[in-house]
Amino acid sequence: MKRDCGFSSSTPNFCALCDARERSVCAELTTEEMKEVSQTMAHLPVKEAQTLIKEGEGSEFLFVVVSGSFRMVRMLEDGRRQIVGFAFPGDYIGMGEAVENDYSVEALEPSLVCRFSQKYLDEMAGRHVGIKDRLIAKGRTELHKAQDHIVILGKHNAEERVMTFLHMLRKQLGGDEIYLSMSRQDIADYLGLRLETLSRTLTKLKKSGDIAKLEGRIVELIPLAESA
Amino acid sequence: MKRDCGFSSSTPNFCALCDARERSVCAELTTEEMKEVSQTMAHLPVKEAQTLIKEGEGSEFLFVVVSGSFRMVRMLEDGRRQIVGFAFPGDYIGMGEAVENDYSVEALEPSLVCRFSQKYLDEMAGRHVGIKDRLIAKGRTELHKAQDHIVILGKHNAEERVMTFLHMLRKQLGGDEIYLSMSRQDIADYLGLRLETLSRTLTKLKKSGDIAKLEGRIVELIPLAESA
DNA sequence: CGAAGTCTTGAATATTATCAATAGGGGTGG
DNA sequence: CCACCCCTATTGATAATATTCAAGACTTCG
Repeated sequence: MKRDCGFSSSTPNFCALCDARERSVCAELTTEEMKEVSQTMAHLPVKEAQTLIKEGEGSEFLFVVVSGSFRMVRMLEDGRRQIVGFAFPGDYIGMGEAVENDYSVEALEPSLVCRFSQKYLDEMAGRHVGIKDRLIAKGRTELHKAQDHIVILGKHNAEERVMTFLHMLRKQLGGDEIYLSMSRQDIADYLGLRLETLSRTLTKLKKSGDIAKLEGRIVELIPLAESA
Repeated sequence: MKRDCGFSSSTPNFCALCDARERSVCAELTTEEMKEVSQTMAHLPVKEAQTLIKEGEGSEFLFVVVSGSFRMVRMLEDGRRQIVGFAFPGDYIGMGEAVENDYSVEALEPSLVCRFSQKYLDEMAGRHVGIKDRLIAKGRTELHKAQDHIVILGKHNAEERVMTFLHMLRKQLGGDEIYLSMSRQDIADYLGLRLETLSRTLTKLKKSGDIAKLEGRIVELIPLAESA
């Protein structure tokens, strides 16, 4: 299955996509301010497997994912690969001006991002108080996600890691049926497991009924119990 | 061995301790501004095992570690404990005003912290531009540390995790001889290993010569090779 | 249809967790 | 000052789990 980025190249009221998610830098701006931002902002399609940001380089941009998904990859000295996170619509990508990225960011599928100039954002932050607060809040969110990841990796067995990962995806994406835009290898590198262990664990979870469906990259979880 | 917090209760020019570390919120303030901050700032001793911040509660304070060390503890639903990080002199502790902490912070030894009122800091940030930038930078540092932790946990065997952990401590504390202010259980909960596995791994590393010394909580690493 | 990549499965090995017992160290009270 | 206790850490033996190497199945795309 192939997915497109959900955007036909000349969508008129484009920022509606972002605003709907209400998490982006723009969310608190007035239409007047929005007009100002638009001048240095750009919407870009990103091809599958394309590298948006390279490990070790500085990035003069801050991105917001509009559609699609990304992996954050950190290469270890010995050649192994650790995925330090995934980014989904509404998430921020980018470290801050003049800061060297400690991971690469690569698209998992055809995606769409909103690009801001760090320099301009910084300059504009002087006039609009809320922007820095948003960046601080962004940092907190990222840190929180990283800590959830730490908790997953701290769990000692594969089943728990995989289930927690899937629950995380459900929470992030909404809905019990999940399309995995990342490969098994990506998931394994995220969970600190070998590819084969991950695969085996998924089949086991399917057989034991902990997962309702498992068809390639489509997974369906058991619905959460409603609390009255 | 017991350690004190390196501070006799009425030290005169107290902030020198902080400033020397040049990492705190104050570092960029003028003496004039510093005087202003001092009014809502307090230096506090923290007893060993004392909880500075409780998981699930909001904290109206931001802390900077002056001396000693802390563990950040996250309790899992099933009763297990994950340590999401350690804090050493110069590190920040606290999430931001009106934000629920997702971990508890407990002193590993008699320590000393510098306490700021979040509300006041926020209010003051309106007048002193640099403060918010510091908080953003702080967030980046924390995130970076969390990702280093993720990389450690992603490593598949115990020896690597332990060695990487020790190297991290060397980098943080400086010097090849390291005093471990945390218990074996703390380290195990940080590394996602069982207490016994950690203990065995340490002895193995000592025997194989990957560690120069191992006497209780004192560890000595092999010096790094000099590059000419 | 064939080829390349991705994913699953199998069997043997290695590593870690678990359960249990012992050893070491610090502090307290006789 | 020594004996004792409690807490922390080490060590041992076995079971559970993950890795490794190898082969085969499934997809997707040209």
